[in-house]
Order: sequence, then C-alpha cells, then structure tokens
Amino acid sequence: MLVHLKTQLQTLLQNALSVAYPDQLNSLPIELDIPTEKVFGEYSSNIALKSAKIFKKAPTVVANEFLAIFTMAIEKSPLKDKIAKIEVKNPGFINFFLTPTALYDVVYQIFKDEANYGRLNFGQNKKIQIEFVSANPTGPLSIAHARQAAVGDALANIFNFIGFKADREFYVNDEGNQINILGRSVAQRAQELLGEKVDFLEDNYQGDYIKDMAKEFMAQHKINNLDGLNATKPETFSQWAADYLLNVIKKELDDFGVHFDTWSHQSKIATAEKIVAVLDVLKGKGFIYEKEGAWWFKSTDFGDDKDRVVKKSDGSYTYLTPDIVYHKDKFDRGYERLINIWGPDHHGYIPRITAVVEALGYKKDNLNVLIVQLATLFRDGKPVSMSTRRGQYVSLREVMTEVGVDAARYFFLMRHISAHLEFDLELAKKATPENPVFYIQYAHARVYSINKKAQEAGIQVQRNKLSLLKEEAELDLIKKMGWFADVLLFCYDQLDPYPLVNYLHELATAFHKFYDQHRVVEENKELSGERLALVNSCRIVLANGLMLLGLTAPESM
RNA sequence: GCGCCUGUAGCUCAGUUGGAUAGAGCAUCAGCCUUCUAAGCUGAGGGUCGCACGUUCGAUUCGUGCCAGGCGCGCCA
Repeated sequence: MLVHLKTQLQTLLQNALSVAYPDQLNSLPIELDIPTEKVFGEYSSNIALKSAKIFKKAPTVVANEFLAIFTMAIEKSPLKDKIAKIEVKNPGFINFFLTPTALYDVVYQIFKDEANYGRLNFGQNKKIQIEFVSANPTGPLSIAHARQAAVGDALANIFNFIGFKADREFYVNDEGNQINILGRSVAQRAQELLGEKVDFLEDNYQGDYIKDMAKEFMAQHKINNLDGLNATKPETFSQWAADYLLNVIKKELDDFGVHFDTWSHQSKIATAEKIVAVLDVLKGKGFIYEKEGAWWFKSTDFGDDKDRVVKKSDGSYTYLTPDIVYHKDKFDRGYERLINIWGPDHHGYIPRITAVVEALGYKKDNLNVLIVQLATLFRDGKPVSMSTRRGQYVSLREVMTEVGVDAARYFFLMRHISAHLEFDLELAKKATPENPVFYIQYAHARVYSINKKAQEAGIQVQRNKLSLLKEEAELDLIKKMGWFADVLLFCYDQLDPYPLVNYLHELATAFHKFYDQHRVVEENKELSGERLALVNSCRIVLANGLMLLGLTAPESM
C-alpha cells in the first residue's frame, strides 16, 4: 500500500535531514503530499519552502541542497528501487516519482490481501461506540434518520476495517411525554373505531399508521367494545405502541442493511436509582445547585450558554437528566471514544452534553457529536416537506421501495455529512447516465465481463510477475488503488464516510479510462495476463470500498 | 440578539487542512461501438471562489468585519 511506502520515505527523509542539519530543522517535520497534478509526481514536499526563512536562502536553493541529501539517502536505502527520480520545481517543491516496480507491489499486495486489502491496525482494537438513529419509537423512520443510518453504518464499517472495535448502538427513548402522547393517540383512534365521537387532540400523532395500530391493538387484546377499552390502563397503550413501533423501526433498518450491535432502552438504563446516584455524584463535585425550587447543572462551567435544569420544581426530570446517566453508562461499558450522530435540530444540545461528559470527569475529546444535515427530498422538482406529527412525510420505507437500497444509501452518502443534501427521487430511480449511483458498480461489473471473455480465450491472471504494464492509464489506475488505505484514514480523521465515496468514483473513472483505451483480451497473451491482474485487483478494491459503504458489488448489470 | 452549518461554473457539489494552471457530474454543443457491457470514453464553451480588509514567499483554505440562506436558542422531548 502506498500509505506504507509514504511513511517509509518520510522517515528516511526526516532522518537524512536531521543528520545534515541537527539544529536548524528540529521543529519542522517533513510532510509528503499527493500532488494535484500527476506531472508533479506521486509525492511532493514543501519542506524547502517552509525552511527557506531559517536558512535565509531562496526556496529553490534550499530545495536543491535537500535534493542532494535526499538522493544520497535513498541511494543507500532499500527504497532505491522504488523511487524513479526526484526533482525540484518552482517555487521550491521537491517532487518524488515512483518506479513501475513500486507500483506493481500494490497489485501483488491486493492479491495477497484480497478482501482484507486496505485493512490497518491503526485503531489498535480501541473500543469506539457509534450511537445513531436513536429515533423515538413514535412512528416510522424518516429520511433524516435514513441518512443518519447510512452514515453511521458506513463509519462503523470503516472504523472496524482500520482496526478499531466499533459498536453500533441505538438508544430507545421508551419513556416520557412523547410515548404518553403516542399511547393516547392509539387509544383515541381505538375509540373512534368503536363508533365513539372523539375530539382527536391536535398534538396527537396524526399519521394513518396510528389507526392501523389501534385496530391491531384491539385485536391483540381482544377488545371489541368501549367498556373493554376504558378498562385499559394508559400505560398499556403506551408500552404496547412503543414496542410495536420499535419493531417496525427494527425491520426498516434491517431491510436497509443497517444492523445494530446494541439496543439500549432508556427505561432500563436511566432508572430512578441511577438518576439519583448520578445527580449525587455531580452534586458531590459541586456542579449542582438549587434555585427557585429546581436543581440546576452548572454547564456554564464547561462553556455552555446557560446552566440547565436537571430536576424541575415539580420533582420530575428534564430530557437531559436520563441522558447524563446514559452517557456515564457508555463510558462505564469501556468505550474510549463516543460518537453521537444527531440531526441538525439537536445541535444546540451539544454544549450541554459535552459539559456532562467533562463534569463526569472525562475529556471533551472523548465525545464527538456529528451533525448530519437534512436531506431535502425532491419529487417532480418540488421539495417534499416533513412533519412527523402531521404524518405527512416521506419515510425511509417509501424511499427504499421506490429507489432501492443501493441508490438510497449512495445518495445519502454522496455529500459531506455537514452539507445539505438534495435527494431527487426521480433521478435516483433512473437507469440513465444522469444517475451517479451506477458508475462505480458498473466498473465492478465490467471486470466480470472481461473475466468471462478472458476465460474463453484461455488467459490466466498473472499475479506474481508484472513487467509489461507501462501505459499511462494502467499506471494511473494502480496509483489510485494504492491510495485506498490513505482515504480510509482520512475518513477517520474527518469522521465522514464521504471521502471514500469520492475516492471510489475516482477509482472507477481511472478504470473506465483504461477500459476505453486498452483491451485486456488481445493478441499478446502475456500482456493480457498482466492486464487481467490489473483489472481484477481493481475489482477487489472496488468491492472492498463498496462493502464499507454498505453497497452491493454486482457481477453484472 | 447569541450560537452552529452553508455560500466555488446555468444547476448539484469536490477541492486531502496554506501550495503549483480552481476540478467533477448534470445541462448545452461536437465526436467515439463489425473487437472485453456506450449505465462508458474524448473534446468545447462556461469562474470577481458572497464582499472588504488583514496574516505571508504563497489564501478557495487561516483571522476580523460585513452580506445572504438554513437550523437552533424551554423547568419541551
């Protein structure tokens, strides 16, 4: 992998410089960038530009001095066969060019690792928890949840691939006001169904699914008259409805290909005793005070705008309080890093929960809250508005059935998580060149097609000894494949799967360009064998990347 | 009023954390299939990187101040 070669080269250059200039450069680490233009080589360093001032010389002069040092160091090292040339370019960049031999190593590596190509032990098995979706069980999932699901799942895949132990967790808010309202909504719809004239309350859940649930509730509880209904306790409605909808949500996520490791319930984690205990802890640390009959958490000590009520004057708790218990519980379970994925409507809540983490004695950096921006859905050129309450929204279920899981997941991932996303349902459905979904998958499928032709022609994959791949399109493709792991690290750094989407698109472009210019199955059998190795190594990288994003890698299209 | 996100081609967006001539897709126009899948490839046109200062060898990137759009600012959840 080129990421390893880069590290080796970097270390070599750093050592060479510190020997040559023991004093001047001690605080200036050498960094290798991937140049935007390939005429500038595979790696580029701006060290001469940065250190020109220290030496009081022109950057190109410094660069040429470094060039001599680097050339000698590489000549004496095992990297001698990997570096083709080094050059200085204005205004003072030092560019490194790899030999074909160095690039062929990428292909050998891919065949050696196959489905594990790109795997790193970077994470050293550290436990990370990614909590996402965590929708209230009061209705089917919306496309806002769908995007969070696609992002969280892909992130977990990537983290695990680079050596972390990442768990997916869904937190179920199965208590509180919204659940009571849900129960009441079902109860009132049931009354209606039994012929009673009901004043259906405005803040009830208005969606049609409530009516279906009312029917189902009565069937399951064998209720067929008003007496039976009135004898039923409100909690029975609430608990049944929350359970019912949680199962709906589980099924939706399952069908969407998102599988959680842990479903934690507020009712089980944030029990009355644990709430009392955690408030005690905070009180002991001096972060709780009483004012106007309520208990306040001094979140301003940690940068929040204002202090927050944790126990209301009527004795009940706010939304924040069980969340304190929950976050303590996460750390108690041994996670070194917590990642919460929330919608933009919760971003005002971040300083509060960060304050909680710090007050509990953990570092601010132990928790990252990612805000996944909304996806605006378009249908026939018009935006579709959403409101759970009114029940007028496009659900994950609808999107899945309309455009398919692959297209849906791709669209949800095709922008940075912080960018508003335009999701055109009509476009996602189309099997035309306007639709970006198939571009990557098409490259993968094309390799299978080549394999079939190659088999007919009796050509074997040459995976041990490459020497004939010299064309620009061939070498470009190999370079792209070599940077796979680099991209995964970048995703980790950014906490965003988007760079991988972008990368796979670029990899597919490199493949399609090669495909268009050169034939794999051709006269020269040796060349064919090597090209067959090239496209199949590309297939492996594409498949690995698609798998991490939760997309299928079709063998034909 | 305060906080967060966003502002780059007609449209939707990249731009690897301060680098080299600012890129891609769509749309428009012009080409490429008797040969491995044309869901592909090649080319053309299209830009005051919201505006103004500042920081330095160098700013789309960093800082400050404006302008515009979105979201959030409860003893709601």
